[in-house]
Amino acid sequence: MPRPTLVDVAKIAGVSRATAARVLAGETNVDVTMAAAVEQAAKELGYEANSAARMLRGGRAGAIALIIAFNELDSLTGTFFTSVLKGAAKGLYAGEVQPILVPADHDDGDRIPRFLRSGAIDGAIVILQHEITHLAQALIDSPVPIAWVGQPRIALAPDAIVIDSDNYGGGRLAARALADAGRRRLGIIAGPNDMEPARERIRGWRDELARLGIDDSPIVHGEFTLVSGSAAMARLLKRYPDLDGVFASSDLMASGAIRVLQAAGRQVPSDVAVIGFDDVSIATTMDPTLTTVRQPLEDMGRVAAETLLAVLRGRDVERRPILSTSLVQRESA
Amino acid sequence: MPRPTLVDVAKIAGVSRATAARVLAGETNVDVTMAAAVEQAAKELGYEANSAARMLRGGRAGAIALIIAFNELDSLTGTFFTSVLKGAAKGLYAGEVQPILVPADHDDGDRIPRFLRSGAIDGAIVILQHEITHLAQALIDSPVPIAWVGQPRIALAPDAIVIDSDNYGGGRLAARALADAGRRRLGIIAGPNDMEPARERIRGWRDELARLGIDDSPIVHGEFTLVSGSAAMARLLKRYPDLDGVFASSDLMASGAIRVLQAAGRQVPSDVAVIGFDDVSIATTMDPTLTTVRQPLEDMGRVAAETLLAVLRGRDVERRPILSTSLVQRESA
DNA sequence: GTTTAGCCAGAGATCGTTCTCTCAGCCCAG
DNA sequence: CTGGGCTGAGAGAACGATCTCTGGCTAAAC
Repeated sequence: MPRPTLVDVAKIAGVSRATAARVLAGETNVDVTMAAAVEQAAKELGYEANSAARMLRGGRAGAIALIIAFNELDSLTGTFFTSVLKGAAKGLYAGEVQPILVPADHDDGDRIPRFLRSGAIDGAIVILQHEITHLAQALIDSPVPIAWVGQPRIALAPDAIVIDSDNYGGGRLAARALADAGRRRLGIIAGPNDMEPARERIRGWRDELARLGIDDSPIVHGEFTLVSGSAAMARLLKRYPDLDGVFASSDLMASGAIRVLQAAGRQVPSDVAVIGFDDVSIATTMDPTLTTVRQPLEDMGRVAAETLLAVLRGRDVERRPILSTSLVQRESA
Repeated sequence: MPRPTLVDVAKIAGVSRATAARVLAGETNVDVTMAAAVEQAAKELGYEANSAARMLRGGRAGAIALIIAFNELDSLTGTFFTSVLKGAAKGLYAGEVQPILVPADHDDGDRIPRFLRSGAIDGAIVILQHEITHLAQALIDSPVPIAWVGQPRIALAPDAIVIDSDNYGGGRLAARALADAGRRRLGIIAGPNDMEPARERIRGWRDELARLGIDDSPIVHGEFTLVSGSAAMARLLKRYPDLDGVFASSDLMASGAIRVLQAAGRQVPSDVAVIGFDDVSIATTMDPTLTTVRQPLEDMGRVAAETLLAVLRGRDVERRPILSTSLVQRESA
């Protein structure tokens, strides 16, 4: 039983395929009797327009690629990816566009550009955190528009679509929160220095501390992972055993840091207060639960989808939205 | 600048489009000079076959839907989904098929069936854990083949594709492991009784206990979530304060259970040994780390993809593969 | 009553690829 | 030298929806 086509519907309804198409496209200037007959026939056959034919004729694919590092997908870090992924997929779904998953962490460097040229998609959303520079490079001269979630390291065209959260403001929030809790001997476990968001968090942190009259505070670097957070905390503690507040610029690093603090006999938050960054699910499941700077990850995904769709539909929108971060108060600070 | 078509390539190469098509399809019976000219022209133009036209002509979409409950995606439980998702997406990618994400937890009940009828996909992989029965019902008379990851509650056709892990064997593994550790006063925190995998785990657990000469052991039920695990553990502990081993049939419930045990002053594993089920990432990040029965989640996704593709390509394969579970020894038992 | 305007249905063309059919040319054999 | 077989290139059709254009019919106006 082959899939019913528009011609089948038209035949049963006793009209031409043009008329059937008009009815199904919702056009009003069609005789009501005919329209009813078409509707009836379509329902009866379970007719659904063939998407390939529509695509070919219409020039639009009705699909958007979600380019994401699969290997990050199910790690705990992955809560970052899954949140953004979820937001983006929901946003696309709401826009009646199909999200197509494309793995970014694969050898075959030419496959993604080829896919972009195949006309199978109208645009792409790139969720690269630990980014793969050569891929970003391969994507900048894409034939279809791309929305970046998070700043890639490479330079983008001025009209590029970039969705980011307010990392600078988040750094300031963390500093203020610790200061408000009466902490003065503060340290930061920052991310890698070659990542823009990591640098912005440091900058916000320092600016706010300066404003508060705290002029120097130690800085150590981690890699946004749990173990790197533990290692960084150990270094920090060795150099500044008397600190009473730590800002770890990811929840995962905060989790690693807290374990080291507890193992060293420090109570969290009474001896040392800890603030994380991200607000992924581990923040609520650890003990103590983590006070953290929330990035609206799902919103970032959703905004990426909405912005990209708006651009595709020719609407004039803000191409570099920055979503605000906020402090989520829990037990650790 | 419109996308280059086959005609453009043919024109530059000085051949007909049929010849160009033959070359690009890798057919050998083409004059080598012409073939070289075509290759050259295609490369020069950055030509990539239009997927819509190919789809329309070929009848195949080259895409598979991944139907998944988005709302589960970024919860901790979600590590189940993301692992399967990752495996499935990788498997499809390897098969040169595009994975299209389709949210299962949406109101519009007719949208997914309509999508399946649109010809945009050749098949679907359904990852429903906390399942949405009406959706499963809507999917059973799908025009395209469907691979189910995990047994749905509804009855499926005998030739349905179902990928599952050995829940029965896993239950037995848990029982044996606790018994081997010298535990005899055992209890189980099972899943909901109306879920097939949950029942199978109980059956395996009981059979193995019987074989070991342990004839009755208490059973309580949870909902596979952390909080339900805590609540179930509290009930279990109240009724059987002297137990020394617990099998929680999900890692999340095990995590909740361990917290309750610790709060009640029981050391894990010295006073009470705990075994989980799944081996998702929380198992390695909790303290103590969790001994658990591993489900090969990523493999299940991959096998789902491979089986579905094999069926689509007309190959004769096992349609109900059962992947074996294994014990992962860590600290909690 | 006739002419014109307007509305609406249907025929045709189009999107780009792939498959089939036809035909031209060449080689070998009779 | 001619006919048959084979190789390989090109023309045409098909996939199915949608858009344009044309033509017929009706209604209204003069």
